Amino acid sequence: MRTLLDKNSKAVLKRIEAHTFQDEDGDEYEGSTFGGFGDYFRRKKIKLQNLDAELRSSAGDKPPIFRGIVAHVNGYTQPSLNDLHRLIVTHGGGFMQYLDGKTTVTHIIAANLTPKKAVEFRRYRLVKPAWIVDSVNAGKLLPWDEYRVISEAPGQRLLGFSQGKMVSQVNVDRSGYRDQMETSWYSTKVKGIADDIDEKATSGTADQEGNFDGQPIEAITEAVSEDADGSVQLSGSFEVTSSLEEALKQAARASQHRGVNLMLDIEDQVSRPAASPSLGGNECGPMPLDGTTSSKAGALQIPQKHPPDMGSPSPSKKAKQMTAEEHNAKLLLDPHIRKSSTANPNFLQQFYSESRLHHLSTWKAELKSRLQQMAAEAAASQKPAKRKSGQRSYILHVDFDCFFCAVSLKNSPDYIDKPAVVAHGSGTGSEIASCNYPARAFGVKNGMWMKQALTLCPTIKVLPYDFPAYEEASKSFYEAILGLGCIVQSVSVDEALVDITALCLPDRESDDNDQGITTEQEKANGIALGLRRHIKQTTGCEVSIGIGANILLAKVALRKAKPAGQHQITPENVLDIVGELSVQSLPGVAYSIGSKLEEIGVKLVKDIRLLTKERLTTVLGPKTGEKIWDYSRGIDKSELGEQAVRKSVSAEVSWGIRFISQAEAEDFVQNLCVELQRRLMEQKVKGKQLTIKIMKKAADAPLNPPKHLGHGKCDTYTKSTALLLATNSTQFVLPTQIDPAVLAELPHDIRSKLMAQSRSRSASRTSSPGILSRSASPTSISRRGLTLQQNEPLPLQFDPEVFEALPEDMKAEVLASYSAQGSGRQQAILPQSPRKNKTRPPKKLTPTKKRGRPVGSKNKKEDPFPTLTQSNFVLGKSADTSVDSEGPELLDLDFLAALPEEMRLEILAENRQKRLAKRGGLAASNLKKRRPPEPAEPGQIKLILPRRDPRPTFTTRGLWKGDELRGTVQMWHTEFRDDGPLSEDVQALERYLRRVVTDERNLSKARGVIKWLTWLVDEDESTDNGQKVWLTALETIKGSVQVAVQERGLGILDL
DNA sequence: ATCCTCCCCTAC
DNA sequence: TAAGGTAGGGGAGGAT
Ligand SMILES: Nc1ccn([C@H]2C[C@H](O)[C@@H](COP(=O)(O)OP(=O)(O)OP(=O)(O)O)O2)c(=O)n1
Ligand SMILES: [Mg+2]
Repeated sequence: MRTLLDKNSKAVLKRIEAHTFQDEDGDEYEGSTFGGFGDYFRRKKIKLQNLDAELRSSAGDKPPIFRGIVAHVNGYTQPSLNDLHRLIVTHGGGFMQYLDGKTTVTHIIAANLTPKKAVEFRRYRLVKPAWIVDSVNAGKLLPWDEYRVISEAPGQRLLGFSQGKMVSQVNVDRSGYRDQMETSWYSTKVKGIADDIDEKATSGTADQEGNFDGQPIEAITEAVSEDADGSVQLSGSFEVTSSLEEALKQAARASQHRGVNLMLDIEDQVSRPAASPSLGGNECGPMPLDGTTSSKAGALQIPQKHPPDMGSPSPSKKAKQMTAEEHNAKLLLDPHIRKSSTANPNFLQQFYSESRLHHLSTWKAELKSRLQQMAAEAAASQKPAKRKSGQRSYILHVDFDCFFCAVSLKNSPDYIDKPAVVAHGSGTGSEIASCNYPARAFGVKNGMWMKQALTLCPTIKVLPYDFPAYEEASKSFYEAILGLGCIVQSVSVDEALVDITALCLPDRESDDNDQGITTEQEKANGIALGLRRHIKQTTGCEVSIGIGANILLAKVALRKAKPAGQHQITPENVLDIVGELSVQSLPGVAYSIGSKLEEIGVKLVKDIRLLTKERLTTVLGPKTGEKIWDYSRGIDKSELGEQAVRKSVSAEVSWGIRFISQAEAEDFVQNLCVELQRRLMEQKVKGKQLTIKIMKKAADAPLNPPKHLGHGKCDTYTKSTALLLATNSTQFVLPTQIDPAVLAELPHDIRSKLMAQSRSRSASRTSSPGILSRSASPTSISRRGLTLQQNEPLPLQFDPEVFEALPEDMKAEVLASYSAQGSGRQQAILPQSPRKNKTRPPKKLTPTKKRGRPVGSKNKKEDPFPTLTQSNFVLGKSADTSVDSEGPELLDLDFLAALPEEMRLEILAENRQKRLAKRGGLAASNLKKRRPPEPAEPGQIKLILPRRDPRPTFTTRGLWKGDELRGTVQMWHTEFRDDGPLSEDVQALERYLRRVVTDERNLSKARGVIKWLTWLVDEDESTDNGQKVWLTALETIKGSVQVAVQERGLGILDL
């Protein structure tokens, strides 16, 4: 999941569906082959030529037989994707590389389809590649019907499971590395400084050079697939965005999920230190940022052994093939596996404590944050910026040689001269984080899987990780570098860029220009040598340094400097040195871009110089093309220094995901949400957009992936929603804690989901201290929470404007959900969710725990997903809300919508069951409200239903397109139906409507909103108390609007 | 043109 | 056994 911090944009949600898949086959890792196939790779190539217009124009005389047709190719085909693309485009057709759900694709070309795909594509005309070829040969468009792809019955899906929950025991052993690092330098430092303000950002980096098996890294996907026997399998991981809960649930359902990722875009509010202009201060004020948070969960597969819950359709059977649940269940019989997978309640924490990539990302973010803060402080005190014009620059790129390996070797000096690698294990799927030079001599590389490394070098020595030691070495490294007093940019824990230009200036004017330059270069070399010696002395490890006039050249020089050396690229050598490099050795150029260049005849960097910049931009895009053109000439326009504020915060896990029950999946998601929330709070940012990604085992992927507890080949689904904002920050506090404002939203969503699911689950813990709890066991949601914290609430406000900004579809969807709710069909809902909990670390907080519910609880709801209905992909959109409070719920809908149909159905079915069981029936619902109970959990709420009902809709009148606005208002009302609205929310609406009247000058809209709310309040007969407060609020609002209308000299509005 | 969303891609 | 995270640049293509 990832959250983006948005700036102010409007939030929009959009949908989703996107599924791409990646394949991982094998253990090959670097496999040269990327499987060679993969849709993904094939498409990549096409992109190369991507210029449909160009192709078309060069096609000249070819008959436009495909005019009006827009095709998309799925799977491997003969002719290839590339060739089909060319044939179609040159003959007048349109081509879509990806199905985005909104573009109109008239035909999908595929040689065959998996049942799952058949379902996905059921709404399209599915044709075989021969249709294209034959039509071209015939010179005319042949009837597609004769080339129809017969799909195997898609049909059935089975559902999965029940919610049997397996309870696992926890053994918490927290011997996590992070726990030991409480006093880490970074942490301490950060704390000390700006006190809390800071923002720490985390960013991660991991190099996977390898990609998993050669595949692109994203392995996380989730997809739903059906087994041949009709059972649905979900595997992969999934991400959830907005409606986390739903997502979670879904995820859980899918026993085949292998990864979950939640991302939240942060809103702008974070407090930022001084760095940027904006809010200065150190406080924690809110800043804008956006971040994203995400979490991923892995998938699991297990077949289910028994039928799931009651009732429902019986599960299945199917003998021969095990369902993913069954498979997972069997796999988890092994206590060791159980301990390292999602079956372990302490999994998240354990995983993160051992994940090198996570540490790398975290360290980088912390460094970035610190350096930014330092830069800001420096800027405040001194401002000079003297930049002499003709001065050459001297940039150092300092980097430890085989960092992890060198540090770990300090504990095993006997292997210094022998091939050694750092990895968690010696099994075939263990990844090599770092290898020493003796190992590299055999061809072993960082990121490679053990299986391949062992074939290259059977005698390799596997060393354990020593994260605290890496952090220590990094600390000494940065202290040495910062000691130079120059601008420093961190690249990683073991790598930094330093602009030593100022230190290279001649002591005084030199008469002889050439001599002066020589002196500068020598000074640079001297500085580098001193730095290397110093670092070697304090850390015991070697660093190499590249020196160049810009970042690109410093990096290129670094390569020549390694190991244990230094190298300076002087102006006269630039072209020769750079020219002989392979294009892939340029920063930012790897498999994809490298392949595109290779297709146009470029192997070496100097070959690039033979191409025009236009040619490059055509093939690679405007930015990339120009950058590569510059690079080939040793030019790099990027400046060292500027540190950007983080834009997103995310959390994801795509390893160890093996769910065997819905409960486990839900727990996992909840934990991931909590983790994300914790990170947001830590950063003091809020998210504006939440993205969830789920990875599901690909239909054709084996139950057992090549890597131990890995995700294997997956399909991924992502969904994102714009969050609204918050409310202000004060607001109600929910019972427990609150979140600071910022996070409120995000967390909120997350919480909601969490809540929904969780209910009370155990609470095992949370991970970090700050976290919190899930307290929420209850589910209630609270939206915003707020505040507690500091006081400062972050200002969030919700902006009604955001709403408006939403896409129509989102709005409509939101409304629909509301309507559904109201109408009664649905079920609805839910619940309350939860709240927020949160707390901040420092203080208070605690998690809440339950109870309290306070008043505030909100509920979430669920959503009906109107869309669910049938298949399709969905397009869900999201809704937003203005008010915020409701926001979360909407999200859920979206989330569901984004999921594969099968998943959705499955989820819905499951929810239905649960609900029945718990409450007696959802069916009961009905009517308006329902409240959720608090104590209970909310269950989800999903409703099945669809339809939007007819409620009075303003929209029909076309007065405002603000469906979303209505949805928001409805949500707001629903949330506070029984307790009455909070005054701040009422005031917010008043302010908004006033603006609508005075600034936007849209009286119809203002009137529409009021009428809608009036209708909602009048309609609600279930609560006396709340209704009174609502009626009072209505009058207040009307009064405000009338005042505004009068100010415009328009008299009195008929309300 | 310009903006926006939804990815892809890259790096460590 | 193994711990496949994460943030930011940017391209494609649709909306405006
Ligand atoms: N796929 C990767 C790449 C890197 N790293 C970690 C381990 C490395 O030690 C550290 C630094 O990465 P470098 O690319 O700098 O590689 P090394 O420092 O190991 O080697 P060198 O810099 O000498 O090439 O990041 C990792 O875990 N997985
Ligand atoms: Mg290094």
